[in-house]
Amino acid sequence: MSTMENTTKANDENKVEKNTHFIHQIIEEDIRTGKHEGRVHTRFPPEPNGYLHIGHAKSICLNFGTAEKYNGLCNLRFDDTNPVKEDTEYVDSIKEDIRWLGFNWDEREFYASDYFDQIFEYAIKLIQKEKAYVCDMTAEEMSNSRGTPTISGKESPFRNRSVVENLELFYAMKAGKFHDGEKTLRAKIDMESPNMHMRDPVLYRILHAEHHRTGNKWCIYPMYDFAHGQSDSIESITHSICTLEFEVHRPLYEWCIKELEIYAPRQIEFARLNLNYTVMSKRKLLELVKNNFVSGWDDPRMPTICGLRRRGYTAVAIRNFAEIVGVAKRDNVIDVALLEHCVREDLNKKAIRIMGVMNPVKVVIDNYPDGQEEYLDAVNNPEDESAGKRQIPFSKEIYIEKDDFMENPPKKYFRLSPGNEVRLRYAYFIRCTHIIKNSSGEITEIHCTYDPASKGGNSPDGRKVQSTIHWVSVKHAKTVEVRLYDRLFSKENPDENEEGKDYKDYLNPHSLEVIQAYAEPFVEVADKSLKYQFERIGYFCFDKDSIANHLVFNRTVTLRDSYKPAGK
RNA sequence: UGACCGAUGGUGUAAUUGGCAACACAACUGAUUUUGGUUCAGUAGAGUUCAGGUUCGAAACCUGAUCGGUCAACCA
Repeated sequence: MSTMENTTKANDENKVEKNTHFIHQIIEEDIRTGKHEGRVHTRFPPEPNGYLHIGHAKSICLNFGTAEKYNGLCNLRFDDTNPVKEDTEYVDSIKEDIRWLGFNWDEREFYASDYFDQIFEYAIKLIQKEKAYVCDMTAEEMSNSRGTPTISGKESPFRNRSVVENLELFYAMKAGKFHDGEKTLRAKIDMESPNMHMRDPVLYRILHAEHHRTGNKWCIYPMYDFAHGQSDSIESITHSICTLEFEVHRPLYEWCIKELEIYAPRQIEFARLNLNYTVMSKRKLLELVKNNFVSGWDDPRMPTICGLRRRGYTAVAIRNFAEIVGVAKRDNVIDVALLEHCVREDLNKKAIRIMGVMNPVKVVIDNYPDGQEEYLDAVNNPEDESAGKRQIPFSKEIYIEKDDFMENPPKKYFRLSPGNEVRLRYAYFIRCTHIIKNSSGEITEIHCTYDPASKGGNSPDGRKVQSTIHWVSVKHAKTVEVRLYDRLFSKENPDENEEGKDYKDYLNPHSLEVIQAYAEPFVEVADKSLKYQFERIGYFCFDKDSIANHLVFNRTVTLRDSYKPAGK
């Protein structure tokens, strides 16, 4: 019976259980009713004007994941309709990040700019249908006449130009006869609409700017609202999934499709991801980079995908996180602890265990022969036998963590203290006999005796110790740089600021601590592309700054620590 | 005050679509453990924003209120 249960359990664990949320319910209903002949086709549409962050990861997982789940397709489409903000640098980084997350778009890489000719024709059609007109108002005039959410707007004096005149002017706009801002093409909808986006929105604006893909072919560019739905339509997208702020755009999205009489995809909105102790807006992230609060977009403290990657996060962890947080329409703030849980879960299975001392204090084993050294067996990963074993050098003098010794230990302190015996992992039992301090009272040496019979970590007499601590042989220790990262902000919601302050005032001054640590010699031959756990400390990865004689480790996340000093 | 959207333990997401609120994270016990890790077992914590209504029965449906979000770029 227990065998049955185990089998069932194991099978369940292997399945990455996909949550069925409201979007999938809509899709399943569409499949059931035969809409789009049961086809499912999504798209991920980033604007190439910045780096992707964990919030985009959620959207990527949703769009690509949905396509996978329903045997459909997902297009990668760059929403590049604003040349002054966009650049190929960003399209490259976006592609790298999506690929790293493990999604594939094969031949389905698109650009809204690919459709500029078609979208221009759409505009012509609207003009011919008397549903669009060229407007001469300045941005300011237009803003003034638009009204407010509670006060309806006023119609443009150019609203009733003839089709012929509109056509003529629009072609002139395209031909570069006007300066930036001089004219726009506007939809003729309803200046009294309670929805601001329906008050004759701008469809095309004049921008004498070089586009990263179309060069100088165009000097007029479609607005988001006149490009997005049409692009979806052209690509036969079935479900156009976007974030909540586009909810009020949906009537316009649908208006364009309807007036153009083209294939109609369905726009569905969901709540974007928010994480506590960080900021997510592109503007703020950019500001952090520009003002050197962080080292760059891939600073391991950044919530960017490249930052998380450099920090040591795995794609599996992020995808799993995206799955766990779910998809809904209510505003949310996810606890970073959940993200951290997801990496730990993955890294626990993958990370090679190594020994390293971050904050050393020397231990001298008085009864260990001078000059002797030996190599002890250690398992590389207790969670994965196939990871194999390695040997660690041991000698008379070792470093242990300062935290692992207390001269006057509180009640439940199990580690080394005067008279107490502990196990050195994979080595011996040692007992503290005395300590040596310097003139200022700091402990400089801890003296111990070891039990030669306890080699490997077990005493033949069966006696137990309450604690096992890690160590590094002084003689064999390799000095490495370790970057201890912590959350970027010390406030849960840096955006919610008190008077006269802004999010930057809540930057955590201790978000990065760089230390020199001692590690076992194995680090010098370790595969730099793998993940590691410094035993009892946390998960780490090699930073790209590592060079032959200067290894650099980034702390991805600490291990969970259930030790609570008495009184706390 | 206009339109649209939302409201379920500390956090996030569920609830066979009207049948006595579940899962995960976080917290806390205990067991196991050569990582105070892992694993395992368990505890606590919401009666579903509020008020009415429909119903044998409401987290779900209706009405109203309250609170929160989004929208007034020639950004996306």
